[in-house]
Amino acid sequence: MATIKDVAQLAGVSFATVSYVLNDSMPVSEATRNKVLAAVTKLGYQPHRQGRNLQRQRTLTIGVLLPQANLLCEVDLATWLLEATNAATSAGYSLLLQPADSQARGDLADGWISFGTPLDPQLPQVWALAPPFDQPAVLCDAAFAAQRAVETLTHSGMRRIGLITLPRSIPGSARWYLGYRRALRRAGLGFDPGLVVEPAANRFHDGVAAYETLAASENDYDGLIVCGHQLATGVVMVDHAKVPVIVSHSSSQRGISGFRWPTELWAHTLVRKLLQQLDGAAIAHRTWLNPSLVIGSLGFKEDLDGFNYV
Amino acid sequence: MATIKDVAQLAGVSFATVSYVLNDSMPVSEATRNKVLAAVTKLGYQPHRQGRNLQRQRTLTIGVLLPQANLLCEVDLATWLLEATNAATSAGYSLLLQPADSQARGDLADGWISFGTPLDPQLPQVWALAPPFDQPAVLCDAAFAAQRAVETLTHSGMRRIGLITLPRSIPGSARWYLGYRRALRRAGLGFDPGLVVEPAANRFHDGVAAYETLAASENDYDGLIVCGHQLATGVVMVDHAKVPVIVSHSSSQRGISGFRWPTELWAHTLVRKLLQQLDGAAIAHRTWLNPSLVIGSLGFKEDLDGFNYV
DNA sequence: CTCATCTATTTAAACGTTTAAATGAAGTAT
DNA sequence: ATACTTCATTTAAACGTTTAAATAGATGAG
Repeated sequence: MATIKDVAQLAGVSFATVSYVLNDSMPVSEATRNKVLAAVTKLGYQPHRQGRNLQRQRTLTIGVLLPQANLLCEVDLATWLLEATNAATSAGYSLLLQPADSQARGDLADGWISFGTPLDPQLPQVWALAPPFDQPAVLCDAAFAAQRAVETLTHSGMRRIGLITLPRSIPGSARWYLGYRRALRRAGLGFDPGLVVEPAANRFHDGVAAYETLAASENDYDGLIVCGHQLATGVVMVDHAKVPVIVSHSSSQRGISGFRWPTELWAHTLVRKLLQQLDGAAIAHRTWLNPSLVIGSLGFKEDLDGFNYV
Repeated sequence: MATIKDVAQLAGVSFATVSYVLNDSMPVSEATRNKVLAAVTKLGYQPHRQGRNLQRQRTLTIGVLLPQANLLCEVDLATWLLEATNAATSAGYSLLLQPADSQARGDLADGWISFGTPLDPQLPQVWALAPPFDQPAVLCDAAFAAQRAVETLTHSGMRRIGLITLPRSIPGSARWYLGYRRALRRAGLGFDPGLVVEPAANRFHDGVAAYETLAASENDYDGLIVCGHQLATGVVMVDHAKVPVIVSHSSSQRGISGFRWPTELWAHTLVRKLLQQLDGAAIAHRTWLNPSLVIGSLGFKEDLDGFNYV
């Protein structure tokens, strides 16, 4: 691998000059600049990160804290990571994965991000890994989704809207509930606790059970909202299609409305904001991103292409 | 952050001695060793990676090449990454994410890994990102899964086993087919092309369509194998439970047999092998890991805990 | 023609480590 | 006692950069 000295030698200048050209941190005559650039391209020189970092005290790396249990309910972590990687790479950075429960040196990366819903004050401390770092919070708003779902149903004349929530042990579950309550209030509808079912866990059969509980109760409902991918799958499989159903994720169920979560936008925004922050810019403490409702779609990716993120 | 010089000063020795203690690369008297270690713990010193790497030419980093499209069909990429991170961290390494189509300096990491099925020679070049590096190949064997599924059915007396494959555009699909054919041959059963359906794509409704195609044909089958999570979900939803069904992933369907893929083992093995290779050990070029069949399980994680990886 | 000013370039120190080579202090053989 | 080992420790160079400070060369004013 070519070093800066190789370039300097080939160009017939000192290696400091090469550095000045590459970072244009000092004025350099046009002639030498050209010589240097020629040498750089000829040798295919790329600066050595470790060396540069040592002096600059910048690692050109963004750390990602990975919790052992995936606390993300709304988006696919793999896609999130891929998009974050893309965003970082196009800014010349790399992503470094680190278990959230490990204690690595903080200066292993220039900045750290994690994801997930910050704690709702009402909830017990589940997100035990409360970021000790000052990461720019970019969040996808489940409350918005819930609200939008309720609005959609009420606009179609529904008045008694059931909710199968996420179990409260899951961070972010409260936001679903919050949005639901808020939307009801705004629509001037009363809140009936009998219409809300909280499953034991976020699994397929819990969704089935929750649905059956709701159906067996004397509470009649004319619309239903289901939170959580697993739960929704269960519900949809036993659903009798009596009332409109809106699930948290438009995935692979026919004719069911669901949300598309702006994973790419989320990851890109978070990375971009962090980089801005590293450059010393004061950034908004929180940015909310909203999912978009895909009405009665078949739910396949192709069907959603036309939709814009909010 | 404390540097090695701080430690040396506190311990009253030269910083070379500190280095020798920490790496025990030179004999050090018990007395000084203790002084140094005391200073280390007192200051909470951790060696600075960048500095160390510069000299050692080791980054203590493992690069992960991330393809833009997730080519993994059998395991969850997020879990894979998490486990790889854990494995790397416990060996003192970190994981660095890099888009497979980017051209970063190779020495950004000590070694590179990627995942996915290597090309079956029969297949067109879909895994366009053929690893240019000499990564230790650790692979989960879909052929084994297919074979095992057929064996399980034949042992129960089935003779005409249907197969809903993955579309051939998906890398690894060929291995399913391969295992199916091999097992039939070994069981002394003939191959009936009419029993094999290749869906157009790997989506929910393609599974439904494939199932209906098979059911509508005059080919009667007494057992069915379905490859792919999405496809299987579709099939299971419309299945009439006439014959035993084995799907590629035991996920969230009641009473259906499926496979558990050794994601953690895979990631750990791959990382470990890479590290061994970095240490100069000659390692097996390929290691196959086998998924384990979970018979008629409810498919929830709890049900699988008793199972051992093969 | 000399001195000061400005600009382009080089020299050298620094970043935090590792490690080869040099040093020093013992101990053992002559 | 002197020289040769052996062992523990220190000195200093090296890794690939950036950057402050020094230098050289040209330009302009007096």
